[in-house]
Amino acid sequence: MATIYDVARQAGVSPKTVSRVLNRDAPVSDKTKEAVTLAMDALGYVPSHAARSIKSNKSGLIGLITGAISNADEAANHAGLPELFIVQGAQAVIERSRKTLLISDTGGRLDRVPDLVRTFQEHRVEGILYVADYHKPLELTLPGRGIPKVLVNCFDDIGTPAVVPDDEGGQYALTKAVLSEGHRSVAYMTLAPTQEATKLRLRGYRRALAEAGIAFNDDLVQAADLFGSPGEHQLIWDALDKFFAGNSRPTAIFCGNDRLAMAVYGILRRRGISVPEDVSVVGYDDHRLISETLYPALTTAELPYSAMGARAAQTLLELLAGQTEAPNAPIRISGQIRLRASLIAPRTQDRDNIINLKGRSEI
Amino acid sequence: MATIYDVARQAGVSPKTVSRVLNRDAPVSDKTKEAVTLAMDALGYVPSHAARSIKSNKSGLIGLITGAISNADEAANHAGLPELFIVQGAQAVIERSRKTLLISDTGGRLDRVPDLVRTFQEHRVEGILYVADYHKPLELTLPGRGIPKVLVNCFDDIGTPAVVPDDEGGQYALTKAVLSEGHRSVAYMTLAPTQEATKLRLRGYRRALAEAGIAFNDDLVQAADLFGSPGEHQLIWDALDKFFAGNSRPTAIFCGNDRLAMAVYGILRRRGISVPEDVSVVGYDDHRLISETLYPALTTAELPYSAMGARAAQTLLELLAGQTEAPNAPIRISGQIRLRASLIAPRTQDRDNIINLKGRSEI
DNA sequence: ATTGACTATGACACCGATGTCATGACATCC
DNA sequence: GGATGTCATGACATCGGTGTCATAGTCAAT
Repeated sequence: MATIYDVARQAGVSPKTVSRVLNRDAPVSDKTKEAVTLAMDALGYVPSHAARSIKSNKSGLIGLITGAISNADEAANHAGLPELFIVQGAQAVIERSRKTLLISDTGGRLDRVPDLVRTFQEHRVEGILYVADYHKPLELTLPGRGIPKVLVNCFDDIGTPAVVPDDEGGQYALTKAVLSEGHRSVAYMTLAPTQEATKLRLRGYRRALAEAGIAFNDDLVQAADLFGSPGEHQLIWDALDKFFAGNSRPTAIFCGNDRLAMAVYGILRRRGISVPEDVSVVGYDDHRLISETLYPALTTAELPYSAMGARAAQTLLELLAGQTEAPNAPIRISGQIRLRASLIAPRTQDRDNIINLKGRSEI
Repeated sequence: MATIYDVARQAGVSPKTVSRVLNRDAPVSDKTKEAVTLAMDALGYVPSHAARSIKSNKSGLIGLITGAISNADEAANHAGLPELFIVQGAQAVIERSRKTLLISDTGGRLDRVPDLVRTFQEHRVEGILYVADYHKPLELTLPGRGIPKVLVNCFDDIGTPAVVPDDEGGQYALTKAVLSEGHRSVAYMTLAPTQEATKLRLRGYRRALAEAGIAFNDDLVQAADLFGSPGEHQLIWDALDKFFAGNSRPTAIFCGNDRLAMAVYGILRRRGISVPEDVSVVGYDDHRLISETLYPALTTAELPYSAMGARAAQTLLELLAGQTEAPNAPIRISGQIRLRASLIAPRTQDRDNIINLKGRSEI
């Protein structure tokens, strides 16, 4: 690979002058400039990032750690929206700021994080983004003292800046949307109860019910998350059984994510229950591959991964520029509600029955 | 950030000795080694990749260009398996060889490729992987003369090494699997006819039919690919109409990908047709998020993206090491057939009817 | 004509590593 | 005991750029 010295020799000038042409940081006569440009083209010269960064002590690199890439194959044990969307949002912002994103992958193994950070340090990254696969507390202490960091989709208790989804607000808005259609008995098939998202969203669900004056019914909340294992479909059958066994037969069902909703579609139909005529189904994530393709298309709440990635990157860049103080609480990002065909108003007789609350046999 | 000089001063030795401790390339007394190690820890010293690479003229970097990251949000106009799985396969291999993968994203805009390659050149990448979002001819001439490259999921006509899926073989195997269940009238709802995959897979489909002595029936092949647009569901309705209108009512339906199969599930059921009792449904891709979650679970052919990425990375590394000549034809990677609940043997009366081939009204 | 301001350019040092070569202290061998 | 070899270490140059400073030339103002 040609160096600045080769270009200088070819153009008959000093390396420093070539540098000036490259960086436009000092006047160079048109004639010289042209000779240099010609020489650069002839030699296919591209300046060396390494040489520059060693001198300037700035790498222009931002490191990003994720499990997205490897996890993708394990189909994500949680199988919500892939973290990849977060990476995408971050990438766009980083690139616009003329820095380069160095993406590293844990391969699903947290114990590899120190190695990855070490590699980042060798490359003298200016900041680090750490992306979790779903909303959760950070499971480890990040090494790399002194390097600014922003957590995405996770948070810790030592004040590291963090960007997380507004799960409570999302489920609250989603529930309000369903209630405003006239539904009064709304079941909720959640993800694992230990998940941060489940706790927060349940809070939003209850808040919306309370505001509408509807009593919370414990029987209408069932967990059914067990990705990929053959037992999951059974879990969903069971949850649906419980929903429809009680007196307050639901006219709409929330699902912890769109994937769960996809399975629910199939099972409901197998049981002779039509979506949305007999029961409305609502997901979470707006995983468009699913939500737009399912028939009928799925009403769901956007999990704003792309926006979260963008916001995290932006926060990191501002920290690097010294423009901001680190935020003292996680930044919560809200998503849109996507109304699609799977949600319609409940049948009138259903409403009546709900009001009577008795004398109903299983469908 | 501490430098090797800081460490040397702290340990009371020369920088060169610190270098020797780092690289273990010359004997150092135990006492000195310990002093140096202590100093490195105390200062949190990490060697500078830039300084090393400038001296050694080796970057240890491999560049990868993809649209996966940004495309993901556009939900991939084709919406097959995300290229991301290719990246994952490549990442694993590259990392094992102790090199670092530099991932860049086109953001879906091909005209940005030259910029990305330029950035790669500044970083002095040793090789480049170019990943296409689906099997297709390469749409541009890659810049970066002299840098070894391997194409993944695409190919050109100037002999650049390439790794592609074995579409013909995949559909052939899938068709044989369906025929061996006893099906004799098998419809095929394809992706866009212009797509490489469609052409190749049709070839495999026809070959399997021919070998089984079944005449190819043009009415049983319909294209229905139009991702995300609201018109797609209508397209699928129409295709199904045509399948079921003719005399040779199919007992199994191939879909161009798993996403299409997902939509077909919903529409078939809406029409009162049960999967798999009335008709078997088969996808392509083994997009596990879909294939394992759908109810009933989907029979499909694996699109071996991860293996393709791995193979491409391995090929590139071998080229760099001078171990191999560039292959003179694209390397075709085969995937597994995944048999799941959506495929069962056809009803006996269906077989009989097929044999009679007449007097059948629409279902 | 002299001065000062400005333009265009080059010499040289330096960034943080490592390769080359030199050197001093011992150990080994005939 | 002197020649030779090995070990442990350091001085110095070098990689490919850029920052600092110096210098020569041009032009307008005094």
